[in-house]
Amino acid sequence: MNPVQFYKCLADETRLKCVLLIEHENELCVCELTEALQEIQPKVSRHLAQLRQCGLLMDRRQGKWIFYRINPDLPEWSKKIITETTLSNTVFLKESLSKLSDMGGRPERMAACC
Amino acid sequence: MNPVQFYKCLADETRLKCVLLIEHENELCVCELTEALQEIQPKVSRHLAQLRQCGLLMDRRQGKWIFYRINPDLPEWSKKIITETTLSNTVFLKESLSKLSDMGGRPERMAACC
DNA sequence: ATTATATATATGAATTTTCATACATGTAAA
DNA sequence: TTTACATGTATGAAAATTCATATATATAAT
Repeated sequence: MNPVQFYKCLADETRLKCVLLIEHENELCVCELTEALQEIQPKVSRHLAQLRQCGLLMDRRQGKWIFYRINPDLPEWSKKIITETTLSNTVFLKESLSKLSDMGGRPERMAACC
Repeated sequence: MNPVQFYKCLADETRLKCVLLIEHENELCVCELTEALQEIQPKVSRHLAQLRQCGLLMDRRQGKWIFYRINPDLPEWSKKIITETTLSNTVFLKESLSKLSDMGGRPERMAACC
């Protein structure tokens, strides 16, 4: 992962919030992110696709939902940066996290494996 | 420092190399960066101005040179990220560092203070 | 089982906005 | 006046946004 490409991924409010929210929550589906960010679905979906194509995120389908998580194969330095940024910018995520916890009808998670 | 703004600063090859080279060398002037990056002076200067305006870099004049360094007042998390990125991406800087050490007639530093 | 409908997500295409680059020129110091 | 650096302005390219629509799964009705 080229560092410029990595930082381009984080250099957009929607994308950065997606990544940090996913890091914070371990796994989120598109509709949860759409609600948390109060953005329209195609906008969120496009940014997620971009993050997946760059290798920053992975996705899995469960029923009608598609869950995104941080790609565990990312280089250590970039994983460290995502963690550090999440921990040090709680204010930046505050509103979205609150929208997320107020959200009704969230999909139930099944274990990703086993 | 808003994290989106911070990452926008790093999301360009010229700017990221400037920041990491300065981190690596502690302090560099515009002509040194111009030589290291093999870019034209106005291009480098523009990006440095942007990084200064965002608070990522500081500058000081010494004679006809202007030296840039990492702003010591940056939040800890962002300083940590700059350090981590520099240490983990030596290949990304290799060429520029070699151009820099091959450069003749580099300005002599005076102590920044005292 | 088939059909119809609803929900979740992705994507083609058009538009708008942002960003980087380059040239020319200006300022400041030696 | 030469060297080092900054900046106004134009321009092209990339990126973000949006609408409309497509796909895929689930659910309900017949």
